Amino acid sequence: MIKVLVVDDDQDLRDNLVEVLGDNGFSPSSAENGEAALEKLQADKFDLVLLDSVMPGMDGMETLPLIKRNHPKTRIIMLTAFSTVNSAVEAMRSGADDYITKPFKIDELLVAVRRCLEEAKFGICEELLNSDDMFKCLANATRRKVLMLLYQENKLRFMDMTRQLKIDDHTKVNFHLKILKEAHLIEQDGRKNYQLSPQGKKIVTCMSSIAAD
Amino acid sequence: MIKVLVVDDDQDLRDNLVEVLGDNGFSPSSAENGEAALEKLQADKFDLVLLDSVMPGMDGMETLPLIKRNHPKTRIIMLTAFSTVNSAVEAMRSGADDYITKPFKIDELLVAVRRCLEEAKFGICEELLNSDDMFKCLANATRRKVLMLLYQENKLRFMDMTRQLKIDDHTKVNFHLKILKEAHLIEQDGRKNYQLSPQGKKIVTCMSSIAAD
DNA sequence: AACAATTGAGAATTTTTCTTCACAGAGAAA
DNA sequence: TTTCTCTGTGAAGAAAAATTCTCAATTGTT
Repeated sequence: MIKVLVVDDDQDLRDNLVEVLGDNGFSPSSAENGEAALEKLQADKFDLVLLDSVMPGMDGMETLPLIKRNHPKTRIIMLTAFSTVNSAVEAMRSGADDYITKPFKIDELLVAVRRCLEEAKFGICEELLNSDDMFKCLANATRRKVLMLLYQENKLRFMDMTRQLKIDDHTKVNFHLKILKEAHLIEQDGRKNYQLSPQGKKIVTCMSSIAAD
Repeated sequence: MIKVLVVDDDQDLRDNLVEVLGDNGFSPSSAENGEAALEKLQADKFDLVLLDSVMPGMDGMETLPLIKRNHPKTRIIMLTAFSTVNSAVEAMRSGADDYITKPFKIDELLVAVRRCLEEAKFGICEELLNSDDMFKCLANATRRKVLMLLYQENKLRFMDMTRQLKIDDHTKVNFHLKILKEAHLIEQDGRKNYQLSPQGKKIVTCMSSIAAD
């Protein structure tokens, strides 16, 4: 379910948008200013934010960079009054994915929303294609075993690892460790202990959700 | 953070357990009966449920199979009065991972909790190792491109796909499609349209979260 | 029939993986 | 100190696997 956050101080507009978005298969929430929006974004993960540029309290132009910084994958569409189109351009520069001038027709908005999300879809795929090393790495059962060992044990030294893996030729283990290191899935601390890198950890947990049920 | 849900009608016990679990690095919530528990499980994802077998309203024995069905990866430890040990055995059969007889020492519980989660960790790894075909599949850039295309376009026929991929040798595409089919990441409908399998979809979305930020 | 779409089989090629050899440091034992 | 064993790392060729390419067959459309 695609989650959209509507941020606008006008309650009528907010309610209206939430209803329309709901009818169109999205899962909408709303907030009436920047602070509230940031809180909601903290608590939950949204795919898209519709952000009014002018609001009492923290306004959209202020909020925009904060959202982008903490939630880089979240898409943002600015809602700007016609008179402030110039600032819309500025908004695009600081990370908005699109903008719409008020007043707008609801269809206009939906089109922008859908286009925006389509582009995001494409972005995902780009990333998917560029992480070749990682996937090559994961293709080998021995290497996956290493990852899982490190996931369970946190830290291990070279020889302990080869013993646990029950591989008698230690140079073979070394071969795979080198590949894992080059793909940045594991790292070594000062005392030569091997451990999962942050990236590596992400992968292990992510994998588990794939293999599930 | 490991999330644990305590389900018991005794408020004192509930509060006590929540406190202890919190002190021991878990992230606990509580519910006072089966219905409430199911709601919480719906809203949020828990790693482990401590489930009292005897409660007013929907009791633990009733709740157990419902939890297991909708959240198969969530581990469950039953809390049973000594007098109902027999039903504990039954509980194990319907999917509980362990049980503890009341009254219990808090350490006893923590041991069971930790063991249970350790086993879960191991389970993840098992799955990771057994899905070899899938990883082999993902190791190839062309095949990942196919997945992403199908993710974007939903359905595609053979020749349209080869054109979009800009691969002039169609037999090459065919080769990879066969492999994807064998790994059950894509499927074909009656009109020979290729599309992502449920498994395939899961992978694409999961991958995107790895590549993130 | 004519033509495009779709699939398969196997040889040729490229990548990965395995194996063997070589080397260096650390600490224990003689 | 010297010798020995265990640890940790690198590199190159052989073996195995994956990928590409070539030829061919089958199916569906116009």
